[in-house]
Amino acid sequence: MTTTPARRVTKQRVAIADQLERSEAFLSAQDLHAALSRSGERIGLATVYRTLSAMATDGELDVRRTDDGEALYRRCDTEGHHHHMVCRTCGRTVEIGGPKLEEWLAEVSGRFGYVDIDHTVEITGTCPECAAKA
Amino acid sequence: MTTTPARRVTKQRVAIADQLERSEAFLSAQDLHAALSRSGERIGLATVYRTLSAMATDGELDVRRTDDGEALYRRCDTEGHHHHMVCRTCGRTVEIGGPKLEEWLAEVSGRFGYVDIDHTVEITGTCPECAAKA
DNA sequence: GGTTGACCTGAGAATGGTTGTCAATTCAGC
DNA sequence: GCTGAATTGACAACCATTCTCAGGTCAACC
Ligand SMILES: [Mn+2]
Ligand SMILES: [Mn+2]
Ligand SMILES: [Zn+2]
Ligand SMILES: [Zn+2]
Repeated sequence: MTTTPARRVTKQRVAIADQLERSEAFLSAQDLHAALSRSGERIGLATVYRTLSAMATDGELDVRRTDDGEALYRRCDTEGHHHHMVCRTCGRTVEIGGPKLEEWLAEVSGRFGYVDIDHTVEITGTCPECAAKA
Repeated sequence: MTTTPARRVTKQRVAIADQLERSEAFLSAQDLHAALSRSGERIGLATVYRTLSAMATDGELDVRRTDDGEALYRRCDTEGHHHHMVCRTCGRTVEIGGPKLEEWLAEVSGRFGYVDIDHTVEITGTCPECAAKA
C-alpha cells in the first residue's frame, strides 16, 4: 500500500499541459521551456523537467529519445499498448497498434525461448503533407 | 568520390575489438573502459568513445540506447537489416529478422500515406537460461 | 632500418541535457 | 483565514559524451 502523494493543480502545470495539448509533435523539455518563455510564462526549467517526467509516468505523455539521447514528449491520445509513426520533417505522429505485430513477437520470442517480453517500435517516415511539398 | 581516410591498426583498437569480441552483451563506453583498465590495458576514455563510434559507423557494431540515454555497443554478427532480442538480465542477444514484420510495416505506413519509412524494433525479455534460474 | 607525415592517442577542459538542493512560495483541506 | 505538505526556481552538481591540441605511432617508401 504505497501512499499516493497528493497532486496539485498549479499555474505552471496547467501552462505546460496546455502547451503540450496544442502541439502535434514531440517536444523536448528545452523546447517547451523556450516556447513558454516566448509566450510570457516564466517557469523554471527544473519544473518543466519534473512535470514532464511525472506526466510520462502517469501515462499522459509518450516519451521518445533522439539519436543523441535527448528526451522528447508528446501527449498520448491512445489508451493501452500502441506505437508511433513520426514524420521526420514536421513531427506529425500517428498512433499505431495491431495484432499482426504482436503475433510476430510471440512467434519470434517463442522460437528462442525468451519469456516476459517487452518491446518498443519506432517508425519514422515522411507524412503525406510533407511528401507533397518535396 | 570521398577519399576514404586510411585506417590504422593500433594497440588500442585491437584491445577494444577483442573485448567486444568476447562479450555477448551490450556494453557502454564506460563499461568497456573499466573492463580494459581492470585487465591492465591503459586506454584513454576518449579513444574508447572514438573507436566505438567509428566501428558503429562501419557497421561492425550495433548501438542501443538505455532508457536514460546511455549508448550501448555490441559486435554485430549479421549482415543487413535486422533487429535484436535482448535478455534484460544477462544481456544475451539474439539477432532477428523476418518478412512478417516488414509486411506489417508496409501495410501500416501505406494506410496513413507515410513514405520513406525507417524503423527500429527493440525486444527485451528473459532468456531461457535466466528464466530457468529464477 | 631510417625518414616522414598523416593518423592516432590521451589528459583535461568544455558541452549540454538532466537531476539534486533547499529556502521561499503556493495550493487545498480544515 | 490558517496551516502544512506539495511545489517552485535559481543554481549547483552530475555525468555521458565531445573537443582540443601537444606529443606519440603506424605504414608507406625509400
Ligand atoms: Mn501514444
Ligand atoms: Mn546485430
Ligand atoms: Zn510531416
Ligand atoms: Zn539472460
